Amino acid sequence: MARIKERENYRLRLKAVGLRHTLPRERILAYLDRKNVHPTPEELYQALKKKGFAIGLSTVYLNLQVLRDAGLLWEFKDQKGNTRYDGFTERHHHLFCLQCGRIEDVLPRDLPEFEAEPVRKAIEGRNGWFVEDARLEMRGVCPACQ
Amino acid sequence: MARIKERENYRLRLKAVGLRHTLPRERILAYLDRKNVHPTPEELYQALKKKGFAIGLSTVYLNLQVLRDAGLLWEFKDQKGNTRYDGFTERHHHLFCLQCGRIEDVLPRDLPEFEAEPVRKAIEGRNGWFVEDARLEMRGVCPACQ
DNA sequence: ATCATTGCAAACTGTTTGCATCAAG
DNA sequence: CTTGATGCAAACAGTTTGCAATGAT
Repeated sequence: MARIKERENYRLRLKAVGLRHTLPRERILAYLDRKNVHPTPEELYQALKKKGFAIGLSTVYLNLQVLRDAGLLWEFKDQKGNTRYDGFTERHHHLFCLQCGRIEDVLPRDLPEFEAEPVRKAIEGRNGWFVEDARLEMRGVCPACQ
Repeated sequence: MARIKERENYRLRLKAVGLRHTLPRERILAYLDRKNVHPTPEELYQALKKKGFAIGLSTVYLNLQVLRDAGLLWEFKDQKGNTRYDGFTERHHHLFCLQCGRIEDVLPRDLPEFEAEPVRKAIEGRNGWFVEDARLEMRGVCPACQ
């Protein structure tokens, strides 16, 4: 029942952006539908296989891009340059652990000390750029590694 | 004369970090010794060849890493995931142009609207991380592209 | 029935490595 | 003279593409 509702949820989310509902897409979205999960394509592929799902690596690559283009996923590079995907698409910042590679999300509302607006305005006024997005990248050591 | 002084300058900078002075290293450093230059290894290789310098691509790759490890260069990824190098090693932010790919440096002192310290403190207090570095990544459209 | 999607295998691109030669100290 | 650096060619890893089979609408 909950299973059926979930599936309906993915069907709707995909339809909303003009994409067909397929099993690979549902599984990719479902896997990324948690916070602080930021796998590489290979990691995601392995994780889905481990769950017993048959899926091709190129399908994973392809759909990560399709879903990213549709705005359903975020893509970014970690400090080693690996491509990572994030199912959490609200604007947010990232904390990178230099020790273990862990990546933690930080929501703007959880970091009132940083205000994007004044920064955007300042850059637009002084540098003449149009600034679409100002994001923080923080490097350090996570609690577990200290 | 100025040429000799320059060479001496590179010799000293390299010696200071325990590296031998070689022609490839001097040329790589010299090329990156300007602001707002952020080439990929391939671009740097082509640029040096165009200047008539004989150099191997693997030497470029190798030395970019050696110099980066020595702290003489900065390495980062652009929005397309290409590895880029920056001879300007003071902490600073980057502006990425979504249109033409241009990358502009923004010095902390030119952006007083962003204060790294309160942000670091906040993350350390609330998330329990040790934060070594908080950098801004801004995406937008540069003046030339508007 | 139609057309998008899948997934294998092959191709491609950026990067690294092995190794013989060469140059710096 | 000794040791590290160079640079070619070969290997490698992550990603993309061609294409026939499959699945969604």
